[in-house]
Amino acid sequence: MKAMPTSLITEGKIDLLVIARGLPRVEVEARDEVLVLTRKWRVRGIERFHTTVIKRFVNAAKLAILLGLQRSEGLKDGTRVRFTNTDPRLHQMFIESLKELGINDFSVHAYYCYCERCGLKKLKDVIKEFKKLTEVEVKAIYINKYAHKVVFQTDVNDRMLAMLLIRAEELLRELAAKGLLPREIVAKYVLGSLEGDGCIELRLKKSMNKDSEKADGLFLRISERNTEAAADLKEIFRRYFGIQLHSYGYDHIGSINLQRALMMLNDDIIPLRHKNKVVTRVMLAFRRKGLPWILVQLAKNHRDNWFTAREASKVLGKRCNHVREKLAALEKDGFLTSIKCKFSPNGKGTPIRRIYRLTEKAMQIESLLSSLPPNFSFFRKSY
DNA sequence: AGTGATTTACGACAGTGGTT
DNA sequence: AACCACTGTCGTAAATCACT
Repeated sequence: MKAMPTSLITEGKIDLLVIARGLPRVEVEARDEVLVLTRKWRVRGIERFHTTVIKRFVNAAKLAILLGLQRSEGLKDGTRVRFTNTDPRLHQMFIESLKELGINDFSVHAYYCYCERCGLKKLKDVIKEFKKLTEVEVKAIYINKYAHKVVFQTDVNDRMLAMLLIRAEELLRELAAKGLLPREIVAKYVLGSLEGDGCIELRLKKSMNKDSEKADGLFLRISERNTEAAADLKEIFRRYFGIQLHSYGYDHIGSINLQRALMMLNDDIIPLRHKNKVVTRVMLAFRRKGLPWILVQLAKNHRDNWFTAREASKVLGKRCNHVREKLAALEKDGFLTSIKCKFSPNGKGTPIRRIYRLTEKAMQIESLLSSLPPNFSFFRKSY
């Protein structure tokens, strides 16, 4: 299914005028490159105002990430822009996306337990990392006895920007839920929201023999208490990624099968901190000669050439009739295409045979797999 | 998948300073 | 001293962990 073009996105850019125009009590002056937002209010009959200048045409993918982060970790009261998280890399994403809008004034605070067990080195190191990644100074550090990880808050003290982001997020989410946005943009939004409050759990079947541990499911969990947002997110996952989320209170959980996991890796929507779990899942399947292994074998031996079931059977080391079933399943899932053709070099057997070829999708997944580090021990759980 | 425990991140609140 | 916008600080609801 092809993504429908929308007036919101043109050549990968979003015109923020569309969003800014809808803001209550904000005057918008549209120029070629920038938008000048002015909000006026009265203090004892005297008019006062504040002005914010933002870029007008912004990269849709970067905005989508920003809005996903805003959805998950952003303050949503419309008084200012605030992002709270322990991971400096997320702040880096957040800050870089805001810079894309022409915002450069950030105010960052941190919280730390200062307990003896944690010591001061951890604080120093993380602050250093934060500065290195974001190029923003940390203004102050407060004591929070529970903050054994350093918690960072990035603020942009701008009401109008806060309102703009909230409005933009609603709009993007609603359009995505209706399937009106291109897949790659939605993927960025989803990445942003998963980075924040998505959680991926990998369950393994316990076994005596460590080498034969089996995957017992991969689950996606999003926590979202806003009913509308939760409904939209569920719809987005169903529509774009084929994942059915079930709600338990504010938690929305769905299982990710191997194929979906591969597609999600391919779409690059797995949050950084959960990527290794998904890769572990894929590697387990690889070791057990599941789909990833089969794709790699077929690609290694036939690349984008046509092959027969008999040839595949040699490569995969399985009986021909079993392979035929497997190939049919792969074709059904869009990893293979097949055609029937006349084919009787030596006059033996049926002259009409089915030949197969890996699809674009399969080749994409295969190159993804080969880009993963070959050293499997890297993917061992680290605890 | 369900549940209870832990702790983090969200949102509420308090403080500040400018203006009338 | 009342009002307002803006920003710093903190308590706890909710996000995540851990176990079955």
